[in-house]
Amino acid sequence: MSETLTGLKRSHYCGELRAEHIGETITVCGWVQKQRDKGSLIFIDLRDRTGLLQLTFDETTDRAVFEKAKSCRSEFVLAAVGTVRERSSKNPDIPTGDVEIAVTELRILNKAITPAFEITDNCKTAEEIRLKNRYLDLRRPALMKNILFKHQVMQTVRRYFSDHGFIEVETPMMIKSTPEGARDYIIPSRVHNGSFYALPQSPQLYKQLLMVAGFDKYFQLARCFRDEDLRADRQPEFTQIDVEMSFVDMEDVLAVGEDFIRFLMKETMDMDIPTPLPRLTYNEAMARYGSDKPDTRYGMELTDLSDIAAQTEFAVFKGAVENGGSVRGICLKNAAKVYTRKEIDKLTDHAKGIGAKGLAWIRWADEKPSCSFGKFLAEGQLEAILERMDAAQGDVVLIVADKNSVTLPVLGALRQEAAKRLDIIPDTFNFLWVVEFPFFEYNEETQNWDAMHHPFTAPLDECIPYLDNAPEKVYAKAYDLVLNGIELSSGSIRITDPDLQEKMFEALGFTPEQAHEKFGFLTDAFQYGAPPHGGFGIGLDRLVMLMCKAESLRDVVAFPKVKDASEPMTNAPQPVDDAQLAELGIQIRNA
RNA sequence: GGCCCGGUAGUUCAGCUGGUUAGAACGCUAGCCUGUCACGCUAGAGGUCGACGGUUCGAGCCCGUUCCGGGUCGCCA
Repeated sequence: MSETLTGLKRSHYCGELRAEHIGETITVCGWVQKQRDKGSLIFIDLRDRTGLLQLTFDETTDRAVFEKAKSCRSEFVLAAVGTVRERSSKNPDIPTGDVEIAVTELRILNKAITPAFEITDNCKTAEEIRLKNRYLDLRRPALMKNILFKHQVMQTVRRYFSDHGFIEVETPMMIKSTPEGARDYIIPSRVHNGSFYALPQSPQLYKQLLMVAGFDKYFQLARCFRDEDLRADRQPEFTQIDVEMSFVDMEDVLAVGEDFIRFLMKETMDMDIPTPLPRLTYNEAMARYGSDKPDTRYGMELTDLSDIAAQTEFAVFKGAVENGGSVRGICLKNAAKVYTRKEIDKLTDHAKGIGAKGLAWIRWADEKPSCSFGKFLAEGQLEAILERMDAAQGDVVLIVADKNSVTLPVLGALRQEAAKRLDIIPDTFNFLWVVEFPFFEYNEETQNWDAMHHPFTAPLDECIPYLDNAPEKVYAKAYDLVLNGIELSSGSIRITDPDLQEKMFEALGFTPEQAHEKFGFLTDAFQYGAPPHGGFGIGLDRLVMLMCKAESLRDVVAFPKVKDASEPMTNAPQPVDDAQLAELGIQIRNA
């Protein structure tokens, strides 16, 4: 039978008691971490969100309290009243290790059955089992700490933007579906059978309308939803630090973004991030790192070998260059020991898995380098390549020859893979902006130019003349914030000129009717005086994940979804009653 | 959807070339113990080896199918 708390009131959290409290009578509440029964002396480690505290029970003081303590098991919920006293043998491993509580009154507020896994940080239990019992998993100090830290980040976000004149406005969760980009989650309408709301992929259009309305500076910790497959760094619902501001150009927005990052890192981690943040153009990022979200914590940059390769008799190299592609390589310093022939073969498979036709390599382990394409090389060509790659004995050089849309990303992926494997990535926070994104992206399937960003992103002023006839020459006023190889944020200056917007829709292959059907509410609004505006949305969960050095978003989201987008604790999603479906006018087609 | 890896006690794992009654650690239960804090000691309970089918005298182990989980690619304006 559970006891009540009546008459008791918590005076302290477990983790806050120190030597200075010695002599005080206090009341603490929490869960039993561990009960150690020594016969006529019992210790209980009591845990709450702040930490552990040792309770002691002595048979000679109060028999009834002692018997109660004897019956305590892991995860029982207790309230204990007692005196803080110095420990005779201290525990330097925990912050409260100098003191203990001599308990005079104990209440078992609730019992607990044995959990499927122990509530400790070094528990190796499969994540699936922990997620099914997430309320227990969250009791683990490491996870608890992440969620508490995220709270701190969220409060700092609110403080920063509010103090800088930004207004937090909630935008709707039930909106019109605009199925470009990611897939929408849709919600059926009961009142309008056959019609659907969508959950927002971002508050993009609403925040632009807030600019038209004159709010001038807006922010929101916005919940966003995307019905796409999950990854360790991708959840179907996530939170964005969403920001938009009026009467600004790109430099103004970047200045706010980086000042916010500087402030946040200082406040929450006491870390100094120098501003302005480094910038790379998209083309530079691709050429040097093979990625539009480069991890700049280490070197191993891509090197162009096209000119040398074109002179060899190696058909793969010559062909790639002749067809407008390139031959590029990365040099893995001191990697010859780790990357044996067998390991390089594995890398080759990996490269093939992500689109390369193969991988050429030079492994310089012994005095003479061994080269996968040596027989095609004339006198001096191997040396020329090694020199260009800045390779020395002990290194491994990986080379990909193909069109640039293969060469660059494949080497970028191999670079990241090898850096992890060789363990050369330092433990720092490298924030940077990637700017000057191409406006359009050629879609080989549809043979069309697609917008790389959303269709409201403004082109660079000097590129406007190319909109009609040279889409490949158009660059956007778009910018991504990148941290350690992960895209944290993307943002842009928006189009506010109705003529230009019309041109954009046209360039993207929308008829005026289609454009009006989909985005009319926005273009209509823009006819009533839209201020120039732009903004960004920073992925809060990803940012916190990196700040906590967590490996997965699941470690910073209280109740995350798993790979198949289900939620293991509640088993959502689930079928609903026929009656519910009937009301919504929905029939389920059986497969 | 493609590819890769995995599934044995509550948990984490071992299980040899296919061969007697499937083991260990932690956890759990009971008893003992006045300074433990990864407490210690003694005893005990606990298994549809993911499922189905096949090969075999014999399957945790081999084969096929399938289910579940993780990673990755596609996808994610």
